[in-house]
Amino acid sequence: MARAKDGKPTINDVARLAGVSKKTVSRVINRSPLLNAQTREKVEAVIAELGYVPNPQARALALRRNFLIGLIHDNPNAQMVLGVQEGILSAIRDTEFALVVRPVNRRSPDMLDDVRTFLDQQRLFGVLLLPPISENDALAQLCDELGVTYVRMGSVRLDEDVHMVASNDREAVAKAVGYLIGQGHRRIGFVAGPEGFRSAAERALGYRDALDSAGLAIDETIMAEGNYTFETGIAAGEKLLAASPRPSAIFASNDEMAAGVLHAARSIGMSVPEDLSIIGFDDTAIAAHIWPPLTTVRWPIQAMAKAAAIKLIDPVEARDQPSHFLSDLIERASVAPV
Amino acid sequence: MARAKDGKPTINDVARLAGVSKKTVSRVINRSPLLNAQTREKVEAVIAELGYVPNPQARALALRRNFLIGLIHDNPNAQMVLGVQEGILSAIRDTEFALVVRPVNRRSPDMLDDVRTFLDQQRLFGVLLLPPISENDALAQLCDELGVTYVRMGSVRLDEDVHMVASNDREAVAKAVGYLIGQGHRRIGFVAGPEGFRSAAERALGYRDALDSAGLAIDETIMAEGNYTFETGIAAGEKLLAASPRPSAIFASNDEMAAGVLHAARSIGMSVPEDLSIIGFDDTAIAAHIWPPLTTVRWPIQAMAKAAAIKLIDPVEARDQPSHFLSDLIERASVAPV
DNA sequence: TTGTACGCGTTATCAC
DNA sequence: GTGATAACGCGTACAA
Repeated sequence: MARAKDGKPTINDVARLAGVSKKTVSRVINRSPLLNAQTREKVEAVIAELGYVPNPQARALALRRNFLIGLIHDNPNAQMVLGVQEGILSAIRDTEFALVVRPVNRRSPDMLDDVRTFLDQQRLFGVLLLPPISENDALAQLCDELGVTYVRMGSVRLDEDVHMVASNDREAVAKAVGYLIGQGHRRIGFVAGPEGFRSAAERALGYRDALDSAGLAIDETIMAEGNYTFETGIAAGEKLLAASPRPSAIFASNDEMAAGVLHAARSIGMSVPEDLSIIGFDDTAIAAHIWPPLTTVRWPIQAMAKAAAIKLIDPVEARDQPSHFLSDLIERASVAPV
Repeated sequence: MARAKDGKPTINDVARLAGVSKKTVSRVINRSPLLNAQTREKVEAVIAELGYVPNPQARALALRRNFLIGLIHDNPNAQMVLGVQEGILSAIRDTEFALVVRPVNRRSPDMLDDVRTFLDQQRLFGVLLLPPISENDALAQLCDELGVTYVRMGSVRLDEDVHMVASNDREAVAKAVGYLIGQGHRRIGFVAGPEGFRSAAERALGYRDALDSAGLAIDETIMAEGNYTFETGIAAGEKLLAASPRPSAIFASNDEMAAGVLHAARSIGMSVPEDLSIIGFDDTAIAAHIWPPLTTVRWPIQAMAKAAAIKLIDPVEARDQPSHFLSDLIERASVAPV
């Protein structure tokens, strides 16, 4: 037999059977232009016959780089993480790249050490950083230091374009709140995300922008902060709905908190959207499955992830990739005119 | 400098600086027992000083196996996929293994070819198969043929223990429906999952078991089939609630469909759980965030994934890992006595 | 207990 | 155009 002991044919098997040197086989694999057509065909025939597939580990060793791209995240939102994974996959489909995932714990004191170990051990081709940890500059610096190329995804541009794919949450929220204003709402509550999240800060700015440009005043009694969870959404909703006068609409900085606000409203007998309009952010599965379906802002997450992955793996194509994405308002049934 | 040109120190650098052969360094790395303590300390000091980390690609080449485990899935449920990823990670934490993910398209005619290419190219250490594609015997056979060890996760035992980690959906559903019966319900509707899903079949069996042992008759007019989506849950709910007499409780084979049933009930003015009790399956994020919070069955998904990963990477520990898990009924607020 | 020589499967160099 | 030969970084016989 031509096959090696462990079953997989190697480049040597191919070379021997094709009667050429292994370098020639290598040339065929790597599509070297300077190659006799006949030689190529002969080699390709043997490759097909043997079912030869190059060993990625050997390639990685010789090339001093591998074909693994990492996804580092600490994200509470499963839908988003999976959307990102799908986006990356669509970028690496039909390439030799594979996706390695690494969830980390943002709150752990040795998060950076964890990542360092991971990066040191795996020697990845490059990594994608997801918010909220993508907002951590120390992490980006660590990648630099370790010689790992990285691309950050985020809600605002916080790195050079080669390292960044960003949405514009501020603008998106301003649009969403503007939409409420367009429906006649004048007293609009706001549930902020947790301090330390850049996205939270950006969304708060968007809220202020919208009020400003409509000549509406900021009123702290109808503003609250949550930490992106359902429970804190309930608490925030209770606070805002206890204000006097009551807001006729509330923008919550993510869908989970919006669901919490909905919950709070319902438990004091208010109906949505008749008595209260609500808008969320993210367009997670929850948004479409609660009642009434939630009007929300959708991150173009897959497209962003795909662009980010391309930036990582293909410097040429990367030039054509946008670094900036717009979020859409998804109109469902949780908003009504005043 | 002691470092190689590209920055990373190699085993040779360590050997030279420590004044030993690289084989000795290799022994230190691999914790060979027959080693002079002094030599070990000396080498370890140099390793620490240099920040040396073995190159995984070179290791993989020499050992003829790598340290990547794959997760192949085609799962509509983001929460579950992420739960599995977390579970796997907890098993490989502090090991040199990394997790490669590969979403596939169950409906695509060349799904098997896709997987074959993926497996051929990446030469993974082993793979984990998630339902529903874990139910595909051809896939398991393909892994065997390619010499890739695999572990399947599923709702019922459909392979040898070394290749399988299973819950017992039939039993879990029987328990849940039994709980409804215990609350006095006698007319209990059922929303089945899609044909072709083994989990759907198992859950249906559990429903029948429960009715049987309570001496209740099967009534096709209060049974419907959906495909695990919210929308089909609505349709199924509409059908069941149009039956006469109406069911006083409905078991839906997953949470999304249960949310759909809830939606359908509400839109004809019924309140839950006063007029209708509902139980779902999976305990996804939706279950806790809809109103009322959904009583549901929870797959111990992380524990299962962890056990599966251990079976894959550690034959010794594997013996202590359970192959069979029980699902818990999570009691929330969507069930009330008749 | 430690070292030498070689193999793992691929790519790169530089002749021919 | 093509082929020896030497890397790439690490593990394993076998010897010392």
